[in-house]
Amino acid sequence: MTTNRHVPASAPTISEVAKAAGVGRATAARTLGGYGSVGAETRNKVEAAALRLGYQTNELARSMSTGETKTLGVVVADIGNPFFAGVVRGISDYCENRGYNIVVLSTDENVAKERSAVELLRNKRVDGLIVASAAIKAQSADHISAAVKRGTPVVLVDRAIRGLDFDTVLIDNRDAARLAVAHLISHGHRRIGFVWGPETASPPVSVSELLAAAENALWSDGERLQGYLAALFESGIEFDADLVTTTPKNREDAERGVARMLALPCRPTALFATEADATIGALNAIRRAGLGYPRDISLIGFDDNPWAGVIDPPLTMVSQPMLELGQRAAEQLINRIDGNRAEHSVDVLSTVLIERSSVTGPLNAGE
Amino acid sequence: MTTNRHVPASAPTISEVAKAAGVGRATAARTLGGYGSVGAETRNKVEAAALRLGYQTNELARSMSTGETKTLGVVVADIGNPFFAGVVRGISDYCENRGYNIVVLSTDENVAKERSAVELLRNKRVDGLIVASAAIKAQSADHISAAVKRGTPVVLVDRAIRGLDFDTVLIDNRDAARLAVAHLISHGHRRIGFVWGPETASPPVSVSELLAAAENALWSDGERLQGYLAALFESGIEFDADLVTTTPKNREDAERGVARMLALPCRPTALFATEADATIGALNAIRRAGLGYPRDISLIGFDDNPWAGVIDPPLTMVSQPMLELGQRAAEQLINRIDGNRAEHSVDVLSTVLIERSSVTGPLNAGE
DNA sequence: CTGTTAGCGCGTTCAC
DNA sequence: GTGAACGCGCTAACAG
Repeated sequence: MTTNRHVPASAPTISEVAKAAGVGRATAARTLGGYGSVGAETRNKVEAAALRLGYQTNELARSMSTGETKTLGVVVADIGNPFFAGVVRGISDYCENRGYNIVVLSTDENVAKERSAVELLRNKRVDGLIVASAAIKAQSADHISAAVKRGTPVVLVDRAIRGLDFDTVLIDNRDAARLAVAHLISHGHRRIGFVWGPETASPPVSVSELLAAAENALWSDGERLQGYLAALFESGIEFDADLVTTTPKNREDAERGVARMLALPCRPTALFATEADATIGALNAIRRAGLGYPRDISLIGFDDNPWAGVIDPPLTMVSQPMLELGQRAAEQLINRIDGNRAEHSVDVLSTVLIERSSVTGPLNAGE
Repeated sequence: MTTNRHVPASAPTISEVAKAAGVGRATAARTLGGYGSVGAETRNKVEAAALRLGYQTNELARSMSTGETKTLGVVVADIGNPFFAGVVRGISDYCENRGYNIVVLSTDENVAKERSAVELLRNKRVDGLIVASAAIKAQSADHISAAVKRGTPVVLVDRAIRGLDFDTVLIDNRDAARLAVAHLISHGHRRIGFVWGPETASPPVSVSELLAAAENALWSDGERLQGYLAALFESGIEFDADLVTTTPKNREDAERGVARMLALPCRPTALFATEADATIGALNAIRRAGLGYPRDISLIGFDDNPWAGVIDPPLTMVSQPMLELGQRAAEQLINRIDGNRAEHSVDVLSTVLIERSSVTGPLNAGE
């Protein structure tokens, strides 16, 4: 009497099912795998045996011989961040319909981590990659080009990489910013602060210097800054270097940057924050300065969410289609995997400016 | 001259490396796989060849023969939800340190989807499963017990399953609720509304009826309700069925439920919302009723987040350790996979009541 | 220390 | 319509 207690009976293989059904393994494989043709009677025998033994196909072995894993690799900065979580949800939903799964890795905006994430995923033989890259320029993105060159399709999401032409799904960063700032200008504002400017050692003094710095920022950040400058330019408003933060990208530093602006002899009458944390930082700074919005200062934030609507007064926000961003990226990638190749495509989704109550004219503003 | 343009050279195998290095495949495998022992000179030859050919180990094949995928399956209600996104981030971080990866699936609180997710993951031969189950009781969780029975370790996160003893990582739901409500009571409140009560056809009229309904709710929801009732009981406050919502679990219905309470002849002087969406719904209802907090009604919400601190007045909230929840779950699971088995353990993490400014005495309240 | 050989479980020719 | 045999790339046990 063998006492193999706690030794879980390893899952039945297809050969075991074949034996139990009294047929050859190939026949069993055909009926269970749903390919080739099998006699009705044989099919029944096999299916009965499979059911009885509780057969489940081993996807690993299947992938081994078919060469496809039905799995996509997803590389983002931080899966805990609501924005990326939304994008991933979009990817995940679309994948479900097409029979794919995803394995997600976070990089914390660290290119080295991104590089090893991509490598790992390729070694796992994912069928394709969706990455929101931290790479600023082509030369730091060799891991991406290597992947596509060696046959792993890649689509970039949320951020393009300067100097690289790949399938990409983006939002209209520049226009979103331009429109938001134009909205402020249309309300009469001319001194408009920009929160989440490029992080620089010494504060940039000229527009060209600022644009150069933007070139070394993440794609989305750079684009939004350009949109801000474009809006000013279009209205003939002179750029003031004091009205752009150059602090590190986190809530506390954003708050510090805004606090500095608010302490200016001639402070801004409106603020445009280009990230969720920038928005919260700005809100904190406004309160700490003893000011109120929109009374003392108007405010537009980025990344709309339910809280922006319940806060008092409700915030005017730029809303990004996170789910759709992910969905489209997955769609584009899977189509390419399926061989429906097309020229490399860039998909640009629109944001929406949700007007609530944080913007008024500058009339009441201090000074 | 063969024109195999665009046919990406398939990744070099270990045999090719072996041949290129002039050694047997096993030797190459040993040096590249980092096991067994190899002569210094041979090792160099192999490594050089591997580097030259750009060899990368095929994890699929490796998993095939080792029987482990170094991959964990994660099943949650919605990866797009900030709470689960945080938990997943915690899992992901811990996994990275132990050399594991995760594939994440969302179920939308649908047990059928959960069942097939678990099945799929097992077919992919994940080494273990972390699941925030939608199953209320043991009988609807056979997919979980089947998994552990057949040798796939499982740890439950955020929710236990009634009648099932598995490794679990939870927060102190009942205490969190009890303390929050006690906090309200200590400020003098006696009519305290509970938002996110069990969804029932006909409103429950007695405590026992309510408790019965709680038994058919998600673990966390049921526990929080029990904590609420316990706090009332401890202070000798009589339960009023009118003060518990029985609406479906979403923001709009929560708002509707609160609106009903606020329209009561003798409305509550305080509210306890046990979910992020419940909190937002409550906030909306309060505003729509033309009331203000904490002046007209005190409020404690659940799932602290940055916005709760910038909203005006800042909200007193229960804060959950999302990252740690995920971390501990991953730790427990990987330890079990590594064979450091122990008796089934239940890990309960503490929440924190973050006091801000949404709670005062009921003195000013209507009535 | 090294090379040979046998699987892992499944898909896929190829004869029967 | 059916079954035998081979290959995917790697690890592992066994000789040498």
